[in-house]
Amino acid sequence: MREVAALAGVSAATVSHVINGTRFVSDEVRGRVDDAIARTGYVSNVLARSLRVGTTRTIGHIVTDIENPFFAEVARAVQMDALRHGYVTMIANSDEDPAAERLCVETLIERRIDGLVIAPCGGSVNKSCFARLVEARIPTVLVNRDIRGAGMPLVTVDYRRAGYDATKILLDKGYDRIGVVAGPHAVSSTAERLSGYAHALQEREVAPDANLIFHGIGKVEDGYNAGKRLLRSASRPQALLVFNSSMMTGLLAAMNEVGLTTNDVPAVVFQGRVFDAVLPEVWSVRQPTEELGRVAFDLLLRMMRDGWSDDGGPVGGSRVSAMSRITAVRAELFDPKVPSPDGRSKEPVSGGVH
Amino acid sequence: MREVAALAGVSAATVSHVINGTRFVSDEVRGRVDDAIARTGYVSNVLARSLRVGTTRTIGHIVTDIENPFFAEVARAVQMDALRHGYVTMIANSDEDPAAERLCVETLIERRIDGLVIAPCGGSVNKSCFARLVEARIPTVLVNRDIRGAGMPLVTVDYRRAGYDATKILLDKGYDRIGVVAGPHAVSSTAERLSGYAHALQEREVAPDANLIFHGIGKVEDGYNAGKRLLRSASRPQALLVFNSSMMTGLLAAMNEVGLTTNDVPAVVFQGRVFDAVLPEVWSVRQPTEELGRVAFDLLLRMMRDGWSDDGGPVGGSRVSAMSRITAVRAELFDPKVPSPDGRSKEPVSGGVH
DNA sequence: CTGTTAGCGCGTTCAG
DNA sequence: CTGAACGCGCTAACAG
Repeated sequence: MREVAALAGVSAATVSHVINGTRFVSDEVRGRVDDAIARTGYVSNVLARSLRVGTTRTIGHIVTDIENPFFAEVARAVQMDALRHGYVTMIANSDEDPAAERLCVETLIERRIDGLVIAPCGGSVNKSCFARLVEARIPTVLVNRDIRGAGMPLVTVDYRRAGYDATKILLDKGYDRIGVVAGPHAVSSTAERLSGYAHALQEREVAPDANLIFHGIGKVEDGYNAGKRLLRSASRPQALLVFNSSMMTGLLAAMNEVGLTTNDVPAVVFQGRVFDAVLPEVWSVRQPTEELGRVAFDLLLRMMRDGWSDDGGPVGGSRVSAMSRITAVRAELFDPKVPSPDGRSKEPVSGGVH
Repeated sequence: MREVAALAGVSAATVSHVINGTRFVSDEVRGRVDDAIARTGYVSNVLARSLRVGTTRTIGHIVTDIENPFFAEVARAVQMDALRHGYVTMIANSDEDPAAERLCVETLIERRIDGLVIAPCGGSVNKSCFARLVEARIPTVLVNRDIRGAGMPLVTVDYRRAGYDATKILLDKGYDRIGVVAGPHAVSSTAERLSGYAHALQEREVAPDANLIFHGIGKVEDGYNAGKRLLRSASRPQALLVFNSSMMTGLLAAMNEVGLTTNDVPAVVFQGRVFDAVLPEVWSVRQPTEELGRVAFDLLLRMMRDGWSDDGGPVGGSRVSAMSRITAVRAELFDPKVPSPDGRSKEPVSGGVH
């Protein structure tokens, strides 16, 4: 910067003002400065600026598994939207492990992020670490999973309704014994989908059966194990609800082994777009990941701009005073029976282990 | 920091040395400092440190599509390995768009990254932007795709061999007319796989047919369009080589529409683990993504540590003098005919549109 | 063994 | 309309 200033025959202050447009500079001087910048290939030091200004224009984004297409899509949306607004995103993986999550949060706080979008891992193990976030006054929004008592805004899918609707699809087709390949107990999205499932059963006066529910952490092996357990039993389910596509993959491998197809055991898969176009009697529920990410970032942006009230959510004048802590988006159903280029129909359902 | 120093009754310098272990501090003083740090909740300002030290312990990672499982897996490996070594990763999406790629690179340079791992987008459009990287002396390693004349080290899969082996699987089963659902012309991994394909055909004295090759950019729609074009023609291929799993999904939708299954048209899919366990007559070639990411970061780490020679690759004493610019890893074949929990066999092939 | 000083590169008063 | 001086928080060189 000094170099540029010298070359343009002005002071460093003027260079700064030219760059930031922060006060009037005569056209002639501005010209000389711009020229010098171009000639020097000067790029202003963001570190020094951040140090001075106290803001990094960097946000953090912690997910439990970037390899999960669901989170990959959310991450992509967050990242793109952030970039459009001049923010850079640091994506980190917690791997569904509280210790790793803590490390991620610490690291990001240390890096002085301006805000955080996080899909927390199950349980409320990491209370202290979330406490540090509020203590450091770092605006934070939760995506997809709630944390009881964290007092942070949440952007999510209406999973209870999604679970309800998905179950009803199968009930309407005449299946009563519906098995579930679910995610971890402690994760709110799992709990809510199960609650919707239970509600749908109850409406039809179908007695719930705990043996029909399998909990995994969402990996391929979990689906395989679920298949081995659920399909082998004497009274095997007539149909299945599968909470993500990785587990569906494992499930299909298990079905292969015992000589079953989805004609024998129809299924509804959350975020299972890969399957619904290809396999008979398979439907999928799509969560609008792009919207989830975008909404989350926009909320964060408002919090970063307008400040942050401790009861969660952006503080503000009357304009946003009625905002609830939870923003939920709806999901859609893909029906393979009406094939189209991407194998989906327009028939909407609501919301979709993530 | 001053606060901590005051509380402990020492100077700022001592606090710094306690934190960094950069010179001997008496146990008593160290105790007082640690105590003050704990009491204050002080977290040292990485920005100021970076400004002083000239290094950010941050690396960039640019991929063409984070939603592509292949890149997600590579990114994860890079990120995890980097974290283990105290580096934070900024992941950015170029979206297969040279302009976006340029923006990513500029942004990351501005952020003063210490190094970069990049899967460049096709073509050599962005020469100038890569020039800026060498100009700024930012160690860079390419993953998965080469750039002619960039003089940067490349970590990749042996795609030529992978293409050759994948083709031979089908030839050995007696199929001569093999269609290809490929990636963009300009991408080296596509070109190399096609070269392996051509080589395998030539060995069997099968005449190549340009009408059998379809180029897409790797999306679901591309696979669908490929299916419409290749399968509808009078002389349709007996079998298919599909360059990634998204295109396979689209292809299957197209097959569905025309009433074909993979029994009619067998296929080998690159990185198609989702399919091989589930569909008959489908094999997949897996690229070792985790290894790719790890090897790339390790190489980058050496470059950041030991300096960087202009002919590409880390400079060094005799120890690494014989290192070639290209590091290639081998891929494996998954055979669904020997099902196991994750539906793979041990039969290896070598290395998948990315 | 520890304290003092100077400067990394910027943005921002305050004088002119 | 522009320049000089200060400080953001930290580390490295030097002094004791």
